[in-house]
Amino acid sequence: MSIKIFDTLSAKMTDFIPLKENEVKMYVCGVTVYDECHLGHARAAICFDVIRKYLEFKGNKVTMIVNFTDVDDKIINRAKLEKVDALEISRRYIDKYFVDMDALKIERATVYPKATEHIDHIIKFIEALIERGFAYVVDGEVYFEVSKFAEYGKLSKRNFEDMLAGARIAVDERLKNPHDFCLWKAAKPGEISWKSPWAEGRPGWHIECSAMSGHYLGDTFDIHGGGLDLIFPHHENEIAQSEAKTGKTFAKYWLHNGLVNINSEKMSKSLGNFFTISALLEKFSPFVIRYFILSNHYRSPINFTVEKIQELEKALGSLTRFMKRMKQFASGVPAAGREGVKSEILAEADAFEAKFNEFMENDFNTAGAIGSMFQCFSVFNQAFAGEFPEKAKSAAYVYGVFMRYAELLAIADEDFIMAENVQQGANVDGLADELIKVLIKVRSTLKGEKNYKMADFVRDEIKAAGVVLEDTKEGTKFHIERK
RNA sequence: GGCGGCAUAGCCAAGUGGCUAAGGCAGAGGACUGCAAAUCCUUCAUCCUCGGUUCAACUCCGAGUGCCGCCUCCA
Repeated sequence: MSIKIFDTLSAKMTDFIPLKENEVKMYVCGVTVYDECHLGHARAAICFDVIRKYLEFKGNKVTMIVNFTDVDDKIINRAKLEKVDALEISRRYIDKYFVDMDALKIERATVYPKATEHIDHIIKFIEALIERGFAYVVDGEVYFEVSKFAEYGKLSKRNFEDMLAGARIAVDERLKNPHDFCLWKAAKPGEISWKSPWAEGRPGWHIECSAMSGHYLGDTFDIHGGGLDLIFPHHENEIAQSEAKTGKTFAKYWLHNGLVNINSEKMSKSLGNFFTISALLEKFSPFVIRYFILSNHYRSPINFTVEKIQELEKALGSLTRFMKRMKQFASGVPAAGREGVKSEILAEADAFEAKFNEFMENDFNTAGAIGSMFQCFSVFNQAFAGEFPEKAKSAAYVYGVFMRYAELLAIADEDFIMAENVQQGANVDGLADELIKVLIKVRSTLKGEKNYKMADFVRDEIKAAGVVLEDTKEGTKFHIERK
């Protein structure tokens, strides 16, 4: 079965056919490293991480390039503010980027190129554009002449002639067209800069992605991705630059993930309503964060609220508990092949896999795919209710199948599944732990004496303090309730 | 003003021209329990409005209403 994807450029659902069979080259816009990454960056990273993993799962060799824009106005401003070197700022946030993304179980891209390490390529690229008549020099700066590229606006579906009035664009009198954009920017005194055939300066935003994608993936590659907000102007300009230079199609498919809202408001720094990844990781498991992101279709807007993610935390818990149960039923039987697995269970597992893949093949519908996991585990819960000869092998098989997909989406791993208390975010220090155990002992004694009134009193009182008791076959357990 | 998107149960969220409209949370009932909790089982919608196309639409088209995004830096 082939994969269908929604391509922003054609605005249609299309069959995904890579340029070279079983090989996929993709470029995803990373971040401008002037600050910590937030939930929006996490969403883009998670979405494309899953897309990449699924393409690999389907037997493709994937080359994935994720760039760092490590020189630009915001970085320079931040450097001025802190009175440090611009590259120190970008280095700091690149390091932080990897800390955050590793924590979120993002598989590393093939290469993470940096703009500052490709200045030569960028300059050559700009020279080629000037030679071909697509760019012009003004006061040592270079601009791309939008009107020379006939297809300008094809990605964002804009008609720039009608928009020429451009009420909200501050018109720079030096430009031939208000929409012309900067390829090379002259440095002000003291700013980080590189030598060039024009003024000393730095690349404009957009050009680094054209130069680096071409360098690593060639003139034409399969997938170009990024957030919806990059369609205009960033990706529009990338197309203009690259196609003007090469005369070839830039990227075959354009994929864009939807944005994140917080409490139904756009997440933005000016509103102050953004969550950094590290702040979220303090309260939630990375698996829960991924589950939250993946439980919406990647192109839809997604609204973040604490209540919602807590709800999903519970839901994910029931999935992991199911998997834990399977693991326990398997009781050490290695997940061998299909042999010795009860036929009805095998059929059910096959049906699940087919459904899961059907969703994923349809524009990476992770929400539907996850839904199929839940639908299916309920069926398995019933199938495994009684005892039957093939139980252990069957459970091992089912566990293996679920684990394959849980790992594909990275919404759980074995440690997470087998953990005692799936609920996290509240650690109990040694003394509190001991005291709770004393209270449990007291209550057990009371229960032994059938003094249920006092036993319940103990339970209710410590529950009020946030400690919830559960009587199980293995004795009384407790967990801490999140406040 | 220009362009684009969305509107499915109390909430969140998939989906399809015609089979029972996934799944989660909450709610209800049941099993289990000394009682709980946890767990398991069962149950809970006709798809914003009005037209049109069609043998058949929630799904396609048009209009309307309501949200939202982009058009300036942004994943």
